[in-house]
Parts: sequence; structure tokens; C-alpha cells
Amino acid sequence: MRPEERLLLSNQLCFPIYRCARRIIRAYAPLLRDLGLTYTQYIVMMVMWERHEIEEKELCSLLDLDSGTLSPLIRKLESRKLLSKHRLDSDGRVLVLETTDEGMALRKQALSVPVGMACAMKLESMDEALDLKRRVDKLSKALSESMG
Amino acid sequence: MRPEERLLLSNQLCFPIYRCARRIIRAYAPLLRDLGLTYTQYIVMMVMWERHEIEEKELCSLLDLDSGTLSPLIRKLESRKLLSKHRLDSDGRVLVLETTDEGMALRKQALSVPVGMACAMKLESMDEALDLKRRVDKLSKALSESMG
DNA sequence: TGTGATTTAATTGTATGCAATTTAATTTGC
DNA sequence: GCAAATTAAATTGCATACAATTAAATCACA
Repeated sequence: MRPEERLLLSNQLCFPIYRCARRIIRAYAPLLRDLGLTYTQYIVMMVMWERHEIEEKELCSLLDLDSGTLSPLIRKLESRKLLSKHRLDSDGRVLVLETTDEGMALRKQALSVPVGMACAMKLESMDEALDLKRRVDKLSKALSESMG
Repeated sequence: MRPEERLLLSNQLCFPIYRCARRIIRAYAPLLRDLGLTYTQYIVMMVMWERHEIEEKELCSLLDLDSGTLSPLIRKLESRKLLSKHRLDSDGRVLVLETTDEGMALRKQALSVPVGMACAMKLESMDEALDLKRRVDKLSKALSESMG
């Protein structure tokens, strides 16, 4: 391919992924509206439902988001009483997040969200989803490694 | 899969795509720094390099971004004199964007960007890229259709 | 043991995204 | 012809993302 052709929007791989990610977030919005969550808040709660207790540092690492993004978001979830915060006695730097009962209760309401998304995505089979996930993860890993 | 399992981060398809998109934008950042462009500004310029002249409405549609995002961004590119704006004589609502000479000159500098990204993505073959693109586009289209 | 380096969060500043609203121009129906 | 509906951008308000900086706590080690 000529260098100029590589600058055509139609020859991009990154743009479709970027567009798909935005469409995913848009598709989640109506499903999450009932829960009063945004997509980013939802994936944080997803971790909180699974782990009940987690250090902010590990949450940042799991979601690949930094404290600049998560600090204010955690404050909002705390003010909604979906989680609580405390510092480790043994190390005052470490912030521990804990899922509240109210936070766990929200999980029941969230059970319908994956169903709604599966419908919106119109995937033909579990294999199709797993294969796409594998390919995306491979690219994601390569990008992550090349960034140091 | 049990409903609860569908709420595990590790069982998500959407999260990896969302994470990949963010890593893509992060990987572009150092390559675009020399050009003084962000990723979103870069894809706008990509269209401007190809089309020279385009209505804002069509640009919104091509990039799947709305005027709330593009209006301020276009203002910035205009203030950098990479493009110019004028309204249609025949219809004062329509904003037409035109690539300036300075905007076209930036294209030369941008020729190395796709090379840098190809390197960061470590793709094994053109086929691998095309296949991923096709699968992502299929999901993207399904989401778009289910949104109306 | 004291101090410089390191680690963890929070904060700051800039740039998106996008829903909802507003503004201005045009088109439609009658 | 003209009021109502429609269309295209711009604006507003809110929620991320993220680089860079700051602040606080701990660690390393001479």
C-alpha cells in the first residue's frame, strides 16, 4: 500500500475500533439508565460485585484507568453509598474500596443488562464473541507492551 | 452461562474493546505530538486530506461524532489555520470545511504516523488486520442498527 | 536515625463525547 | 404568502480520559 493510502479513513483499523467502543458505550446508556450508572461506573461496580473489597491501585490496574479518572468517579459512587472507602492501618497511602449492601443490591437489577447488550450486539454464537475478544485482546496487549 | 457469570469483568466482550480503543488513542499520542494533533483531530484531518472540502454534516456522519464534539474541535483546527469554514450561499445552515494549504502541508508530516502505529500494533499480516476490521465493523453495524 | 527516593492518591488542566437545548435558516402545508 | 415543522450548527452541562503535578505516607540505606 502506498503511504498516502495508509492515511485514508477507509484503510484504518484503529478508527473502526474507536467507533465501535463509542457505540458500545452509547448502547449501554439506555440499559444502565435505570441503574443510574454510566458505563465507566458500571465496570467499576462489576469489579465491586465480584470482589467486595479491593485497593484502588488494583482497580486502576484491572480497568486500565488511572487515578485521575477513578478518584472522582469513586467519590460519586461513594456519595451514592454503593461503596465505602477506608485507608489501610498498616499503610495510610492505600485506599481500600468496599461494596456496601446497597451496592450489592444493585447487582440484582444489573442482571438484565448483559441480556440487553447481547441482543443489541446480535452475535451469532458464543464462538464468534470469544474469537473477537481474543483478537482484540491480542492487539490490546501488543499496544500495551509497545508503550512500556 | 449463569446470569451472575455474565457480570464478571473477565466474561465481557465490550470491556476489551473499550480498553483497546483507549490504548489505541494512547499509542497515537506520542506519534501525533510532533504534528500538534490529538487523535480526534487526526481523524478529522484524515478526512480533510482526502476530501479537501466537506460539509460538517457529512463529516459528523463519516466519523460518527456529533456537532457537540466536532464544533469546538473544528474551531481549534480553524484557529490553527489547518482548515477554513464558510457557509453555502444557497443554504445558510450548511457549514462547509475546506482544507488550507497549511492543512495539506501537514499531510506530509503525517505519512510516518501509520508506520509507527503498525509497529506498535505488531500485526502479523494484512489478513489479520482485515479480518479484525471486518469483525469489529460487523459488531459496530449491529449496535448502530439496534440503536435506530 | 534521618533523609532522599519511591509509592499511592488526589488534584489540575486540557480535550473529548454526547444528550439536550437553543438558534438560525429553510422547507412544508395550506 | 405565511405559520408550523424541519434541518444544521452551536451551545450547555455533565461525565469521562489522561498527562502532569502535588501531597502524604512509607521505604531504603548510608
